This record gives sequence, structure tokens and C-alpha cells, in this order.
Amino acid sequence: MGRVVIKPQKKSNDKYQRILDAAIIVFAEQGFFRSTVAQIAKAAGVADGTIYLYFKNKEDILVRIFDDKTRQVFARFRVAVDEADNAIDKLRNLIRTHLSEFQNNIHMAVLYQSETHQSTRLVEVQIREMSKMYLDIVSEIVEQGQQENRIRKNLYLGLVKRFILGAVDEVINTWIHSGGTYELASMADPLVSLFINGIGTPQKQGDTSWHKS
Amino acid sequence: MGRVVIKPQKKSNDKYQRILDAAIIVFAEQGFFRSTVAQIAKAAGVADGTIYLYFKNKEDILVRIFDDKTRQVFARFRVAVDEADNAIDKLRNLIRTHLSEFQNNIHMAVLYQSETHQSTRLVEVQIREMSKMYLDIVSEIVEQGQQENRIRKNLYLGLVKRFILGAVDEVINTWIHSGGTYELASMADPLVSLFINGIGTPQKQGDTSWHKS
Amino acid sequence: MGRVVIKPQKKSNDKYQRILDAAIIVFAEQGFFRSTVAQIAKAAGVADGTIYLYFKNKEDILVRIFDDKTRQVFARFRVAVDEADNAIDKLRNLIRTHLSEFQNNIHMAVLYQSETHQSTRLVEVQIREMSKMYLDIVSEIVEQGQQENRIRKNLYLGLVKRFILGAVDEVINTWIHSGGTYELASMADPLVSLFINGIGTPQKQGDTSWHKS
Amino acid sequence: MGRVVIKPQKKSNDKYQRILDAAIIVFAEQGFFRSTVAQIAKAAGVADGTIYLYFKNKEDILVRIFDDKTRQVFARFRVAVDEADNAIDKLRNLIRTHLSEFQNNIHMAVLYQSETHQSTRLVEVQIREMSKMYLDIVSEIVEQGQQENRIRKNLYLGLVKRFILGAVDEVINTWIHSGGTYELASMADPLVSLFINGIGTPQKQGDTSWHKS
DNA sequence: GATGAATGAGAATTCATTCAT
DNA sequence: AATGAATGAATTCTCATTCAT
Repeated sequence: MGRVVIKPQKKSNDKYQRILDAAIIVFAEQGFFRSTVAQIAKAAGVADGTIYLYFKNKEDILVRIFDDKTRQVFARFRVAVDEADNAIDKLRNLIRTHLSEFQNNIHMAVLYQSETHQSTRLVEVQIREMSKMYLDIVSEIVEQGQQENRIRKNLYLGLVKRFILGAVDEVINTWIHSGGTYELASMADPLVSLFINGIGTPQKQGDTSWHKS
Repeated sequence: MGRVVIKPQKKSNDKYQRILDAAIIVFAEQGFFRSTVAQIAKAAGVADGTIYLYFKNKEDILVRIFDDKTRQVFARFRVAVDEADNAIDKLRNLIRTHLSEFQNNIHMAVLYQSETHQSTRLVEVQIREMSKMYLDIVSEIVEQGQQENRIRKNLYLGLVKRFILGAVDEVINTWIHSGGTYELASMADPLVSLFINGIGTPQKQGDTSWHKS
Repeated sequence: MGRVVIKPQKKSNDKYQRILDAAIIVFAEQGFFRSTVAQIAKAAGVADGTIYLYFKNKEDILVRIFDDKTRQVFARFRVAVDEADNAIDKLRNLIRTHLSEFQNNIHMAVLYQSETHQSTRLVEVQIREMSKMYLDIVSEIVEQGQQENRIRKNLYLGLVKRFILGAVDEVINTWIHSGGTYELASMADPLVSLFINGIGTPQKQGDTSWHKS
Repeated sequence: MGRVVIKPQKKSNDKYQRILDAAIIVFAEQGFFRSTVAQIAKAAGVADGTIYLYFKNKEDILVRIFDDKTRQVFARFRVAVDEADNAIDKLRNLIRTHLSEFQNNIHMAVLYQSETHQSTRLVEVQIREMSKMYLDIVSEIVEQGQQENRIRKNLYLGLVKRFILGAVDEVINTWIHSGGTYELASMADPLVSLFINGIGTPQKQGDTSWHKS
């Protein structure tokens, strides 16, 4: 996949990309089931039949979107995290990148939200993989934070990961349903603060941890 | 099959409920668009045409599910919250009820997760209303907690609400995709602890702001 | 329940009439195929199933309408014709009655127009019979007129009958599609005049009609 | 007109015509409502779905039949009329063409008879337009005849038009219901004679003959 | 490779008719 | 007799996919 530049290949690749990009928009705007292959073809500026030269069927388009596009996005998460040193900064970089990538790509954000919350996912494998990748990064950060003594040690890591991912997801979902207007990335710092400090008053002995009762 | 004869209720209400209950299962298992009216009819033990005596069309079934079922569930949240005195306990009751209601109603949980994360929702109005109801309860609790000095005052309330709802949602979503096997309600206390205390180490005094690096 | 036996019988008859009358209106307004049995039942103020106590099926309603109602109307044509002495007056009475009956019964007029011009008539037998009855009356009148020397003898009777019936029908059809507003019966005299005198200028002599007498 | 235009293809034009022609026959034989799209497709030798590449829906097929076919027919009336000089000959040409066109096109004749006599017409606009066109031609002829002193001047023109059109229509309708067997066009001359001379005895002021042959 | 016309399986919905009450 | 809920056959229309050009 890396060498490139052979003419027919390039041209094909061009159509492949155009179809993929068109599909992202059409799927995001109408949902997978309400979208028709004809709509995607029209949006991509190709004939209906051409779709089937590049994709096995309608569902395959969705699968490839997740294969190609979301992998790229998630790769950037890795980079962003590696750019920071301590756990808190890593977490902040992760969330900031997460929010800004989705902000720059509202159609992918919509697709991702929609597909991840389906019970019978069309892209089950891909989502599991990406979800795991994301949660592994968070795990890594949390564990580093614990070593750095910036993050508490008596945590249920499996839950902490959901806690963080879920909050970020919901912020994105709210943004989507508001029409994607306001500045999403600016939510990163306040979110990290909530993750780290919680909402409780710090001065109290305040331990309401779950293992108590 | 012969001994226990359950009388077919002459009350049409019976059929209405049977169709509704059947639809919840079918929609949850296959998704709205992959489900056919014939499947629902079969699951409900009625003829295809009978569906249309009780529902305007396929979409109307989904709308009524949200109108009827989820309202009932959300009414219980209110009750649970009112049973507690202080804000922390209210929050714990809310989340515990939320989790246990969805645990007892996995199909509704699936439907709810799916519909709330669609971009073009079929039940937009209902979801907006319920979402607002839920977030209002959370607001109320947070504000009471601030008066009780149990919850910090320098909070961005709009974000705090998403932060809490998102985390709970993600816990439910994870549970659904694990097959709904483990005890969901037991996540309530650990979650509340995370909300209140965050994941940061508490020993640092006075640092409650997020912009301090 | 068995005490009063007379009432139900009368009541039944009442229901029969109500259904028939309701059906005439519904069929006229929507056409036979677009009308539903449920609509007729509702218009008649009876239950759907009740229709089937009085009529074999939907088509049977239409048949009975023609059997009952139109026979009554055509009976009056006979009476009107018999009230006049000479052929011209008989023709005038026939047409005047025809127009005024249909004017007083626009829904029947609509039904009649519609059904008589269908290729596969649902009431073929009835229409043939009534058509014959009408044309026979016209024949009778024309023949009497020929004996009275009021009507030409070198006529193709089969055509003359159509010529008269067609013109009257078209006048009615035009009236229907104008909304049935103006005075239909007033067309009788001018029509008869056209039938008798034609539209040609009378002054010429030395007749050469279309076939050599 | 702002109708939705369906792609006029070169090769597909063939299919368009085949569907149209098949539909004329199917509609004529069974009536619009009893005809199914599947029947038309089968008669045209195409798949059911193919119909919808060329027509918006079932009703659209009927509309296009009237748009396309009947306009052609009516155009010929104009030509036939223009070929004659005096009013009587024009009228004869009109009626002769009318009868022979419908004779050569019995299915269209059936469709036309049926649709024009419906109260709620599916092709209201088209029929109104064609009806007006026809009646305008008749008006023109009559007025010319009056100038030529071949047609009486004290006529109610609105009625005369109906009188002529109705008689012709009825002759066609009778022919249709006889099975379309005999020679329809041969009715033209006798009909014109009836229009001109009427059926009354000319004894008063002599003859009412309309032409010298 | 591209095309887009053609296909036909499949789905939603309607409604005449039946039948238990 | 009267009801009207229930039925399911029948119909219209959509759209993913194919294939001849």
C-alpha cells in the first residue's frame, strides 16, 4: 500500500477515496440504512456500478470507512500522548486531540457515535479494536500517573477507563446534537480537571469510595 | 400445551402491550431498520395487519415505546432521588436506579443507547425531553450539594452534567456489549466515588483547578 | 330477547336503506374502487360487519343501487312520457324528466355516468336493461312521431336513439363537471328543438339526406 | 410544466413506449384500479421495477398516456378540419376522423370513454384541455357555418357543442360495448345529417337539406 | 475500468371479509 | 341482529446488486 504512483492505481485510488469521503457524509447525514448506494455514487460523482468495483457491497463501504479513516485518527491520539511527559499532560493531550479531531471531522464523529452505540454493529471488529486501543492508552496513562503519584492507587481501572471515555463521548454527542457549532476542543481542560479532582469538596475527609460500604 | 389455557384477553389493550413488548425485543435485537413489521407481528403472535390497528406505522411503534416505557423508567428516577436527603446520596440513588432499571430491561437499554446516539433520531422529541429531565435532576443534585458544601462551587455545571451522564451511559454500553451478564447496579458506588473524588491523588492541598499544570 | 319481533324487521329494512344511501354518496364522491366498506359503514352509521348482513360483498352494494334506485328513476320516465299525447311532447317530457331526476339526484347521476362508460362494468346487466328500456321508449316516441308525421321517416332509428341519448348524457356530464350548479332541466326545451330541427338552415328544398329514401 | 422528468434515454425510449402501450391495453381491459403494475410489466415484457425507471408511479402511467397518445389523436382532428372548406364538410371531416381514430385505437377509445366520465378524474387537467380543444373546433365550425348561411343563427352555441360531442361519444360508447365489431366510421355521414337536419319533418318551409351532392 | 439500465426480492401498508361475542 | 377486532392476501414501490455495452 505504500509505494504509490502507478497511474491506473492512482486513478482508482482517487475514485476509492471519493466514494469513501462521499459515503462518510451521506451515512452521517442520513444514517446507514436510509442512505442508498445511488446517493453515495451521486455524491462521489461516479456511476452506481462503479461502487462495486471498489467495494464488495454497501456494508463494506462502512467497514472500510472505519478501517481507514478512524485508524488514522486514532494514530494521532498515540502521537499526541507521546508528546507529553507526565500522566496528567498525556491525558489532557489525549482528550484535546480526541475532541479536536472529531470537531474537524463532524461527519466521522457522527458515524462513530452512531455505530459504537448500536447493539448489532456492522463494524463490530473495528470498533472493538479501536475501543481497546483507546482504553489501553488510558490504562497506560493512569498507570503511569499512579507511579508518578499523580493518580490515586485504589482505583478500579476497568471502570476508570469507561468513566473517562464515556464523559468525553457524551460531550461530543451533545456537541453533535447542538449542531456542531461551538468550540469543542475547549472542553478538554475542564474535563481533565473533573477527571482528576472530581466534583467533591477537597477539604473534607471526603472519602466516599465504593469499597467502603 | 393443552393444560394451561391462558385466556386470550378480549381487551385490545392486551394486544397493544404484546405488540409493544415484542417490538422492544425485535428492535433491540436487530435494530429498527433491519426489523420488519412481519417479525414484530410474529413475535407478538398477531397478524401483520393487526399492528396497524394499534400503530400508525412502523415508526410509530418506536415512538410509542419511548413515550410509554421510558417515561415510566424515568419517573422512577425521580422517586429514587427524592428518597435520599443529601446530595451525594441522591446522586448515588439516581445512578443506582438508572443502572438497575436498565439492567432489568436490557432490551430497552439497548434501544435507548442506540436511539440516543443517532444523528437523525426517529424519536428526537422524546429523547430531548427525557435527556433534559435527567440533566435537570443532576443539576438539582449538584446545586444542592454545593449548598451542603459537599460539592465544589467552581464548576461548569453544563459540563458536569454531561460528565456524569456520559460516564453512566458508557458503563451501560459496555455492559450491553459484554452480553449483559455481570451485575450492572454494583457499578453505582464506584462511579459516584469517581465523580466526587476524581482520580487524582487527594494529598495535594488546595489544588482544585484544572488549569494548574 | 325474542319478544318484539316486528321492530327488528323494520329496523333491518331501515339499515338496508341507510347503507344503500350512504354508499351512493361515497361511491359518487370517491369512485367505487377508492371507496372502502369501512367508509360506507361509517357514513351509514353501522358497523363494518353489518354491511355483510345485507349485502353479499362490496360489489353487491353497487349492483343493488342500480337494481333499486335507478329502476325507480326509470319508472318515472315511463309515467312522464305517458302524460303527453303527441311524440314531440313525449320526447320533451322524457328529456325534461331525465334531466330533472338527475338534477335532484346528483350522486346517482355521477354513479350512472361513471358506470355506463366503463368497459368492464360491474353492473353490466342492469345497465344494459335500463339502456334498452330508455332506448325503447325513444324508439316508441320516434315511431309514433313518424305516424303523426312530426318526425321524418327516412331515419336510421338505431342511430337516432344514440343521437338523442348521447346528447342528453353529455349535457348531464357537463353539468356534473361544472359542479352541478346551474339549472339542468332548463336544457330540455332547447335540446328537443335541436333534435327536431337540427342546426341547419331550413330554407333550402329538394332534400338529399344522407341515404336515399 | 414542472413535472419530474424521467431520463429520456435513446435505447430506453423503446421500453418507455412498450410500457405505455402495454398499459393502454391493460387499463382498457381491466380498468385502472383493477390493473396491477405487475400486469403491466408482464405485458410490456419488463421487470416490475423497470416501470419505476420511466414512471413516477402507477397513476403517472395513465397521465402520460393521455399526455402523449391523446394529444396526437387530437392533433389529427385539426388537420382533418383544415382540409375542408365549408362548415358542413369540416364538421363531417371532424366526426369522420374522430370515429376512425377511435376505431383504429379501440383501447384508447375505451380509456378515454372511461376517464372522461369519472367524477374524480385521474387526468382531470388533460381531459379538460382536450375537451376544450374539441369544443373550440366545433364552435369555430358552427360560427363559420352561420356566416356561410348553412347553419342557423338562433342557436345556443354552448348547447350545440355538447349536442354534437355527446352524440358522437354515445355512438362510440355503443360501438365499444358491442365489442368494437362494426364499421364505426360509416356513422359519420348519418350523424352529420342528423345534426344538420334534425329528425323533424321538414314540411313547414320546405327542406332542411344541408348539401348538394 | 466505467457505466447506468435493468432486475426482482423484499417490505410496508391497505382493506374486504370473517367470526367470536 | 349487530358489532368491530382480527386477519392475511394482495399491491405498490424501493433499492442493492448485476451485467451488457
